[in-house]
Amino acid sequence: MHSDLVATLVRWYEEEARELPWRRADRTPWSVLVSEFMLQQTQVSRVAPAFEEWMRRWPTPAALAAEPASEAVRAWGGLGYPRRARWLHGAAARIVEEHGGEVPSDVDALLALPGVGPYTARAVAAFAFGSRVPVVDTNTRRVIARAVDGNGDAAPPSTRRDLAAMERLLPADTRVAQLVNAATMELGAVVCTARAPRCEACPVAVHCAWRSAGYPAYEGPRRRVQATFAGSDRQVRGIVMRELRAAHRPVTRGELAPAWADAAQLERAIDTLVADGLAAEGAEGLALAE
DNA sequence: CTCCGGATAC
DNA sequence: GTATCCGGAG
Repeated sequence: MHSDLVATLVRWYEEEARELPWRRADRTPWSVLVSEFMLQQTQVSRVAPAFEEWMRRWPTPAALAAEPASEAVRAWGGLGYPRRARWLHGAAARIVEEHGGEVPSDVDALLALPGVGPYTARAVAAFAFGSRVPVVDTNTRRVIARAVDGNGDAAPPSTRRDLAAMERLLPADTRVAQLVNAATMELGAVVCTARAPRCEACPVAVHCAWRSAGYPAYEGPRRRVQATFAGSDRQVRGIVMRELRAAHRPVTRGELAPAWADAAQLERAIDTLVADGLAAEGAEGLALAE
């Protein structure tokens, strides 16, 4: 159906793919899992250094599981969404307990791990184990919407529909299917970007349905926009977490007060961090939860 | 009562 | 991206 598009895309990927730490030949299922956790909602440039450091310190699930979760959260640094660090630690523990220390290759087994959802489970199955399963992230969605369907790309995501769409693009050959998944994401990340697509440099421009249709704008239900970060509870939580990581001793709420002017919002942020199991409050104050 | 798709919140 | 909540669907 779209064999020319797909073949061209794969050829481009094999020539032009970025050299990223988690794509090296020495990668393991564990390193793939770690990178995918870090890449959830976080840009490549920010993940790379943290990934290297993490793998140096915890080269296996067992190594991570042997340490308290608080160490994982501390090492997570400023990557954001720190609950991912706890999930990754929890996943490592489960891998040790239930899978003999080996990352499972089965999508369903992966889905059972904390912090592993539809995207990550399939990404690990495909990129770590070479399974022929569709992998769909936001980049894939955009590329398919444009190049295949000829639409602008403000449509709300639909996991069911997008997985089916990707499935249809995958060739029978397992190895090539893996490349198609990776290449589609890569194109969306570096060429077919959301705001300013570089169509003049696109390797599959001649096969692009969006281009041949004259780049029509998307008409239909608009996707909701993400809340601004500045001043948000998310920002305040991030500030509190930074303080707790830096302090290797319990910190009182009073000591945290200077970190944020709005006292009520600060209290709320602290409360939610405790509720989320990221921070723990004892008699001496707050600390990273173990 | 399980299975979505939508809406949030991080 | 993932988890969680929630109302409608089967």
